[in-house]
Amino acid sequence: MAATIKDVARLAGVSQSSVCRALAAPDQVRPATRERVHQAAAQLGYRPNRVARSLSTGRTGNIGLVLPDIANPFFPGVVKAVQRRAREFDLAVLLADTDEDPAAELELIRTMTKQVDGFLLCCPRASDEDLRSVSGDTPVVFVNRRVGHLPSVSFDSADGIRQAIAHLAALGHRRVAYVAGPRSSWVNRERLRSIRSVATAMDLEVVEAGNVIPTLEGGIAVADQILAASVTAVIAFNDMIGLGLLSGFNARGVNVPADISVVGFDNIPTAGLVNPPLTSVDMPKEQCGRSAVELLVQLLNDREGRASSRRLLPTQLIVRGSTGPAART
Amino acid sequence: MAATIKDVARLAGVSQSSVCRALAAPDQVRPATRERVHQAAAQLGYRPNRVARSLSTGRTGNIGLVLPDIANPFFPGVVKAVQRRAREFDLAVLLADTDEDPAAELELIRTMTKQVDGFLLCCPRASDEDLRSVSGDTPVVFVNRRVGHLPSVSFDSADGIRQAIAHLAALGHRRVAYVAGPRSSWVNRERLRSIRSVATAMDLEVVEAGNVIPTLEGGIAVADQILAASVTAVIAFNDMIGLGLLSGFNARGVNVPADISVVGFDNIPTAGLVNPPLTSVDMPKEQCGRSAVELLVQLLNDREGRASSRRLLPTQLIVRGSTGPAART
DNA sequence: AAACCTTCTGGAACCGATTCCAACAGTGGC
DNA sequence: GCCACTGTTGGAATCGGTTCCAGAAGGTTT
Repeated sequence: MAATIKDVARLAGVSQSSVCRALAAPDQVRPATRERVHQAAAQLGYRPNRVARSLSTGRTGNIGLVLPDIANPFFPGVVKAVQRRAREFDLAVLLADTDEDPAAELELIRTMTKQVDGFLLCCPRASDEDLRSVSGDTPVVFVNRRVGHLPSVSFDSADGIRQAIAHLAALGHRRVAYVAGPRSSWVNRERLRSIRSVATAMDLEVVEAGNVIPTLEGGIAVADQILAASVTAVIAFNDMIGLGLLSGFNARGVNVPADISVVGFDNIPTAGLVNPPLTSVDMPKEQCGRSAVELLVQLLNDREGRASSRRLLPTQLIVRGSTGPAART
Repeated sequence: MAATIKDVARLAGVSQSSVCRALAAPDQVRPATRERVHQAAAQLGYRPNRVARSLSTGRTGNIGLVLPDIANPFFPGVVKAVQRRAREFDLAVLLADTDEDPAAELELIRTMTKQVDGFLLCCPRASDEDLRSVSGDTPVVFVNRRVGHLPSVSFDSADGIRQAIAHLAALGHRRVAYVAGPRSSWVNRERLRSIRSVATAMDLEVVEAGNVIPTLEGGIAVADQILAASVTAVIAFNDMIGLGLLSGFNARGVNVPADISVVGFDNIPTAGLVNPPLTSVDMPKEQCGRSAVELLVQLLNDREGRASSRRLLPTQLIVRGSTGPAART
């Protein structure tokens, strides 16, 4: 059996309360006592029971990280950063993968609520109202999504789109396709809005291709439709779709970028490895994870201050081999 | 404030104990009482506090998943499966990423011990003794590693190597390089041992190239050394190194597979996307995650039975474009 | 020397569930 | 009509910490 606070108290010849104070609030206890307690604790290898502590303090020391699909290569970078930063605040990370199912998102959140001090929620599918209600119960930082003025960390994808379109325009492209992601995805709606307004502003014609599941297969499946649209470039909702397009084009003997240029979003690690390497809008994933934890910790320490706690991270177009001068039509 | 068991008891006009029983052991309570309790609970939206439950039962309902690097594309598939299967057993997953640091592995485990009922440990770097000691304290299933006869889920990489080498031999390769991974990695030692014995058995000459960090950069860096070794094929410790080799060869104008064949391990999603696609030994990652959870649950329910609880998962060579007939030398 | 203050300490309540034990009612057997 | 038994219930202890409160010990001020 592991040593409890009682064992330490007995060995040190003091009361439980003193042990507790010696460890938690060292300046409230006489140095001599403190020393005895520390020695006893060390001797027994005492580690406070976090569960018991949680029960009395109401704090669990856990944060919940909810995301739609850890197998999506966008997330591991975020998760890693969250994990590392959380550890620095002595917080453990409870992971929940919702399999892109909005009902599962809510259910998992409800289940975990009592076990965590706060949430980092990356729930692209859940409705705003549902998310608001969660945020009312528990401290929440939204990741890669904005919900009203609630705390969030998101990416400036409008600017990323601006960079991408400016890049294509500079290469002489006048008519561009956009492959939309899942209709229910917040990011998809956001990107769609941006792309329309930027395209108008830059006087570029945009053809929207149907909503596609954001996987390789989705990209492959939509390749024909893009080719039929007689565009010289295509912007994909994310890199997985972009890679699928590359693969689909390749299978049909269409040359990238000579015949058509491709731009993706997220800049996942694989983007730079394929041939031609995929031009993509980079999202600073590590910074996202770090910032999200920091915001949440701030929220945990101070229940107010929510107003100002939104962070918009910069995006950056990474130009690679999949984009080139517009093909003559 | 959230409703507690007392609130439910008051509303239903029964004692706490009855509420508890009505919810946990319905057959020990009269149907009428049970009904009243259920109604009261529903009316208040009562959810038992898991922390409090943990304190009295000694069970947390959490399992700890420790792994070296979630950004390694091998892991997301495993994590996802773990997560899903754990949820089916009503277990939450605490994730810890150790950043490939053996000291961190141990420290994180110690920290989490009180918060979890058991561990899934993917600790390639920690020593056998340390892991044994952890296993003495808490139920543990080792993932992608075997430690004595302790419960584990691992891959039959010896057979994978056999398949890879047979494939190369059939293509006429006689002299093959092996790029080793981190010296301290258990999997690396395992693969090295297998490759030596298989090579001897099949009368193939194997040149071992230095230990390399298992990343793209590691693979790129070792490309020159491989070219200097005058081999017709190279087997990489894992796909990241394999992809690095492809990239390095490509940069030097070496043609794959005409000039040299490349085989990787893990069959990460990217392997099939590059050009040429990478031949790789597939590890069934989802099955690994599922089996690991099942083994752990079994272990939690029955403290004995450890002896027989080791699972060896089959591997399978996926032949793609990066391997071809041996170049004439 | 008395009054007062500060610093330190121990006892006990508390967090919210689970579970052991005793008490009780109702049933059936004799 | 009494006893034993089963089925149901409430009271209270328990898990292992944290924290409030009261009191002891020691020092300072008048």
